[in-house]
Amino acid sequence: MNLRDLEYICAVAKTGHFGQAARLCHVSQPTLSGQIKKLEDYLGVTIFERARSGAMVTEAGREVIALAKGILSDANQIKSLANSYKDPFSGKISLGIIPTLAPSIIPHFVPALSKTFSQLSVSYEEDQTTRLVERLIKGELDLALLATPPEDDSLCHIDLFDEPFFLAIPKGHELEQHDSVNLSDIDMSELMLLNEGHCLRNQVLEICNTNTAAASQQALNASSLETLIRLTAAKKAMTLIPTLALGNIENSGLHICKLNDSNAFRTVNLTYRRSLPRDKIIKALAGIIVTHLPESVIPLYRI
Amino acid sequence: MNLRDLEYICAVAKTGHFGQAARLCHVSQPTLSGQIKKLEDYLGVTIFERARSGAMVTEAGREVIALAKGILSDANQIKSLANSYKDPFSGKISLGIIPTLAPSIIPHFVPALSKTFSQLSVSYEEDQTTRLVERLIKGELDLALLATPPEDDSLCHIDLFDEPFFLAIPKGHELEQHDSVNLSDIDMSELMLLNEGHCLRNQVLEICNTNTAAASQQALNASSLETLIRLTAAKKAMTLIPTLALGNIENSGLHICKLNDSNAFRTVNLTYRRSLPRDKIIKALAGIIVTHLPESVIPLYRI
DNA sequence: TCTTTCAGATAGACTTTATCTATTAGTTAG
DNA sequence: CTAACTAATAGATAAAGTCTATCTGAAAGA
Repeated sequence: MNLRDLEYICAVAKTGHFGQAARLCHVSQPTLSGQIKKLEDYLGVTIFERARSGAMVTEAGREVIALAKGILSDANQIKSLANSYKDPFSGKISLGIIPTLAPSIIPHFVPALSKTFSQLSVSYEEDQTTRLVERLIKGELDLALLATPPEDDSLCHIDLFDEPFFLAIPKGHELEQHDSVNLSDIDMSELMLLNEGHCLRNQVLEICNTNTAAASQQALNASSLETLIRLTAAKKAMTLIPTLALGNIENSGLHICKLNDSNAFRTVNLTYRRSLPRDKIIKALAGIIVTHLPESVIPLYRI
Repeated sequence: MNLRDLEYICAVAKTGHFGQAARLCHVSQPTLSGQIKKLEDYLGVTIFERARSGAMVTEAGREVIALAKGILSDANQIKSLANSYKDPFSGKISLGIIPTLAPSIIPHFVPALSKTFSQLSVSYEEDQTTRLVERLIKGELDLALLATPPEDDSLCHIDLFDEPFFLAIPKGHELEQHDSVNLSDIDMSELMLLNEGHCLRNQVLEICNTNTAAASQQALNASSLETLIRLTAAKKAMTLIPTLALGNIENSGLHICKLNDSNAFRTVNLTYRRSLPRDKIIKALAGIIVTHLPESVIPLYRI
């Protein structure tokens, strides 16, 4: 059985005439007759009663044709469905973002993204790097904004921008006088960190060239950047804040210091499965993100 | 697009693996890969994301496969539907019967027919010969029990049985004394007829070798055999009754006389389109009818 | 680092199927 | 009885689908 054969029998049912049906299907009459005969042999039933006045649909044929029409309609739906997906900037795509970046980066690029690709439905998932990577590999996610280059070979990434860290200190702290602060000036025991699992924690530890042991042993681990800021202010401690999150500092009672260290930044990238067949959308998304960021970050991706 | 291609993509969706899917479809892996690639090219969308770990269904692929499953299920339904029709004694068939025969013949063969072919759904249509013939030709009916051989070349018939006519006369009529009556003994002006359109009317006129003018000029035309009998009794007239309808005479106040004429019968046949592709069922039906008739008719069809 | 293994893609030969033109058979209409 | 029409048949041709063998590229093991 074949979709074309179903078209043939529907055409004959419509015209009641093998020759006209053949013209309708753009084939010769023997072709159509032969194929219908073959279909009838395959099914073991006579679909048309051939008479001089034309073809009449048999009882069995009536039911076969009713089903055939449904099948052809569904087949057309597949084609038109595919057409709607042909536009690479349509359909659904899922984007994971790490928690220390999500709230601060979303306002910048999401309005532009929605506007540019109105046919694209993006779902956003906030989770920690390891979980996002797992879900990317599984295929549960298509893309992710991470601050650590993925190690899995099935994944690849585009570096989007460098995001410098700033030092947040309690207002009135002696370091407040400095234009910029050296890392060596910081008392590691006063440093607040996010709890384990956040890549920001490891990045900060690395930048400060220290380890958890040397850093605050107090129960000062915060589970979100927002909490970290509040906790830091309350405890009169200090912490490192990525550029895009600086907006959260206002009215927190913390003062922002520039860091006098060329390594005090993290690189945000767009990670995706190497096999993801939507390279156009990946590049377009990278472009939209970097062109809608404030000048305080250092763009790495050129359109 | 092709039903086989849809099977291929459904198999890959199920196994997540081109090779396994190929085994499932009993084809080689290159065949399956190639056909899927062609389908993807035709549709213009990527259905599977090929990765080392296997094949993942894309967003577009998800919807395509959902439709494909429906199509394949419908296609299977066509096949099983056809299988149920392969039994020539299943499905639907329509049988027209002339009004002067329908009520008297139906009780004889219908119970046996239903019992023998329980999978066959027969619809019965009572109408006059000309209408039945029209509907046979149009394909609205499949078969008909007629008492006149069809003249249309697209129709053919099987003679089933000869049905003798009897004379019905008022009780106490002088002819009641006779064992059998000669046609010449009948006063044509006393003869009651069915109204125009009934073949029985013409048959009676022919047997009696007369015409409407010679027969009763009174408004004595009845529209059904039952009415004819009641009217004949009430008017103290007489009429010819076909054998199978004799049961209606009881309690009507009429007396039945045998006719002493070798031409006083009508031949009942099974008429159908020459092109009707159900010869087995036609012969079976003819056989069932003749074997379930009373001995008072003369069977013509031998199984 | 090199080999092995695995999944899928590619190439070329081969087979099957579909299609065409030309013709035939059988009806219907004039 | 012929002309016109419809569907079936025959044989050649074109277009698929399929196979085996091979290749590529990535991942796992030694």
